[in-house]
Amino acid sequence: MKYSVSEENYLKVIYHLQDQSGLVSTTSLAKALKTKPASVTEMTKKLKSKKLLHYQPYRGFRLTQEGNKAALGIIRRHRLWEYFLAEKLRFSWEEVHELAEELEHVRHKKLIDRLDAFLGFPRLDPHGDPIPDKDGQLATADVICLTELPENTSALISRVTNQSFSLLEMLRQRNMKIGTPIEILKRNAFDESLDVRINRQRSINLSKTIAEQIFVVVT
Amino acid sequence: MKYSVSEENYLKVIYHLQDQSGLVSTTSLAKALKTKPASVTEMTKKLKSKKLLHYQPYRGFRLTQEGNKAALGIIRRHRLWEYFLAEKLRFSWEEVHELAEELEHVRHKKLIDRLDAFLGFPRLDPHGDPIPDKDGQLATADVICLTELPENTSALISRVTNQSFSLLEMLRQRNMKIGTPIEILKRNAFDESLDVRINRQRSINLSKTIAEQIFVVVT
DNA sequence: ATAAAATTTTAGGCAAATCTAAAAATCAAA
DNA sequence: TTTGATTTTTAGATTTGCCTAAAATTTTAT
Repeated sequence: MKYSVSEENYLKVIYHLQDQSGLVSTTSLAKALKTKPASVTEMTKKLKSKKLLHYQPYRGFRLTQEGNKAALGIIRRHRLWEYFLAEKLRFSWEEVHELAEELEHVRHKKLIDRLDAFLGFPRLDPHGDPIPDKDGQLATADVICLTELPENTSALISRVTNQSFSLLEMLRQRNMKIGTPIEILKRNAFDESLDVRINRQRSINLSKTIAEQIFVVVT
Repeated sequence: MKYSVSEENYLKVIYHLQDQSGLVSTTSLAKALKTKPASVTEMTKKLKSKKLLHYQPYRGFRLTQEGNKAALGIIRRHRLWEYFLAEKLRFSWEEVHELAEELEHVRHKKLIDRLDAFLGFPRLDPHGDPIPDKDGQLATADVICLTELPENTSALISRVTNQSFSLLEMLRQRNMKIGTPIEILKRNAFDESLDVRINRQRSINLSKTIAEQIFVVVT
């Protein structure tokens, strides 16, 4: 029931990679964890023996139900701390991720549940990512990727799925945050970039790479 | 400047033991850290090489200025988190110590300074222990040990220097907390226990062992 | 279909922090 | 002041998580 910091990091990263692409490879995990493939092979062996992941040699990994539950617990802690850091300690959204990476490993059920209550049971973290509840339930919203939004349709930015400091800083400089109105004016075929209107005023251009990280709800 | 969790624990414990008895022995450190003397010898060797402690083989340890500064930083984090846990998350004073033991090792200067500001720059933690400020300064109050308080002199409980769960729970059950009025009615020569009046009403008996852990300010 | 390229695993090591058992140094008491 | 008890240190292992280099396997491209 209690896992080491290292094991927790593996579980969390596998959970995130899994979201995007069913099976997770040794190399992608190594890259995400900034470690070497050989180390991944060892640790995943251990996690398999603890029944936290399904693992076929030379094929890939997938979390078991048990592993999924553990990962959601870690993500709950991470996102609650992010919310605390942003709302109470006034950190910017590009700063909170790194700090929460450490706080998330303090794992006392009661502490986290009290923190949750203190914060008023928030459902979304500062990046718009859903916070699992006590029982690991995720609130799912009907968001679509900005790249899927039809032209001339009003929407609100609701989630940014990449925690990179430089992306978040860039968005903040452009006044784009969770809840900001956004609308696509034109799709540029050449580089697949988008001309968008922000806050019903400024019109700017977003590269495909950035647009892929932004999720919106149609209003 | 950045120390491992283990090194930090050594520094913190040495700081506390030093307070009571100038030089710290290998055995006492081992006991306090729940480890073996052999392990202490190794780690203290390392801390000495980092110039964090003065250390004479077979004699004992004492923190250097550098080591003292590091210890105060750790204690600052610990006590600020304790204050947070008690004031904001409503944990009882016997619960906060253990939780803060983990939170204290998240060491980002900015995080701690923001937390300090969020809490309103508290000067005392829930046990009445002073919280070092940004620069490691400790507010010193003119407290005396309850055992030194003259008879029939009004005082306020201002500090409890032992974090043991059972002591704190015991005090809470007797309605003794920081700020509670207290007065010695009688010293019992036989077992050195004290008859004291709490809150200007209830009169109870305190063993010498307990009285030694309680500090008061005369009013 | 097979050779080259890429991925994954194994083998053997390393560093940190711990342990036990035994040796060395110090202290204490007759 | 010498001997026995206590404390401290050394020596050698263990565990965790990582590493590099080399071997095994799978994939890809001709």
